[in-house]
Amino acid sequence: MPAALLSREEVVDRLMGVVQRFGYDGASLAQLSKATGLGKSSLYHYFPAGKDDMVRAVLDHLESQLRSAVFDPLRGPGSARARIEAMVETLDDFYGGGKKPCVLGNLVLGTSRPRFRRQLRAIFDQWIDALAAALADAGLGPVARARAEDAVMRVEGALILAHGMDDVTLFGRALRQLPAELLAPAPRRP
Amino acid sequence: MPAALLSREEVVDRLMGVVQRFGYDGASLAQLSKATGLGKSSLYHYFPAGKDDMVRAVLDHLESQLRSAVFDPLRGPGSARARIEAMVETLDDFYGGGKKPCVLGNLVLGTSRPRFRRQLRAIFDQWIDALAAALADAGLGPVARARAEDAVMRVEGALILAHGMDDVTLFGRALRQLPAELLAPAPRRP
DNA sequence: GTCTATAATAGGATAGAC
DNA sequence: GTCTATCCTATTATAGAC
Repeated sequence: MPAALLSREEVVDRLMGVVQRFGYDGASLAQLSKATGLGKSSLYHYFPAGKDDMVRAVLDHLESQLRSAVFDPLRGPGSARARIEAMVETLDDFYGGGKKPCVLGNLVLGTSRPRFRRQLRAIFDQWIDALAAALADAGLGPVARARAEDAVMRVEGALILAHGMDDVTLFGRALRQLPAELLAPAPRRP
Repeated sequence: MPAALLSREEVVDRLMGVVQRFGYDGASLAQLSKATGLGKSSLYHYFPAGKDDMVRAVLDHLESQLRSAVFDPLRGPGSARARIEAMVETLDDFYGGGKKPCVLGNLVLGTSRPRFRRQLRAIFDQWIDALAAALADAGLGPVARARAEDAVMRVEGALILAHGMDDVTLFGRALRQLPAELLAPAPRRP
């Protein structure tokens, strides 16, 4: 990396910022270079396969961030409600209260999906699994997985709509509703 | 247009297909040309400002499609439940059962949002208003708007997740749940 | 209105000096 | 490891013939 200026982690974090704002197709090497303070050649030194390598690194980084900040805590100690509320807090923070778009959404759309299929799927999978585990602990066994999927959809959709409507409060409201709706008692079998 | 080959509407529809798949940043003029069967120069003849004009036309077209197929029917005759179920059917069809990405989502992400802010907001707004009207008819006055926003979020999020997980059944399930969840009796004021 | 040809530029990627 | 300089290709956009 730039000698002692930026750690690799810091560099990947800056790259993530660009991908988050502009997506794979919209993120030019010029921007990635500017955001990291590294010349194009330096970027290629660390990411020989170019943009693809950079975004792969971004997804690896994101995955490990989410694992320690979201997935693991969802299985950790505390009540299911407390763990879900912690997730909500973390997401609100991570997405700047709804101001920042979703890295995952941006990579699912555009032309990038085929390139990062596996990584994207793996991250969504882990998220859903961890949430389902928390919901199972809350006694929602039979509906836990469906509810977990629902939660992820809501978060993704809330980010889209908050940006589409230019109204971050939509994201905040969706997050605030999440715990109660996920933890509501399962409906009677008809 | 190509004399009698394609109507303007048909051309815009083909353009929409490309934008839907690849987004604004990922849609090249070469692809747009190929999809419409029009040479680049012909495209510029109809859309002098280039890609921006084309996507503006796509959004106009989408807006009028949605108006007649979704928004108007939501206010039309029939029970609120029937109208919402009709919307679900239409959306399922429009998004190919979850196989096709969302045009709106694709334009909200990437670098295109600032270019189409107003149109995007207008479409989301009309959608939410129409849905809220149906929910108000169902006696959900105080929560109608919030529920309508929720529904749009779910649809957008379901499309993202279905693509991120490579599993279209997620979209189908989300759609199927929608009517019941939107029409559930409003919770007691605590 | 549509085409071929071409301009102009931006994008991704590499070479080679330091 | 980083930079400057450069290459090549794709991309947007236009000119001008038909």
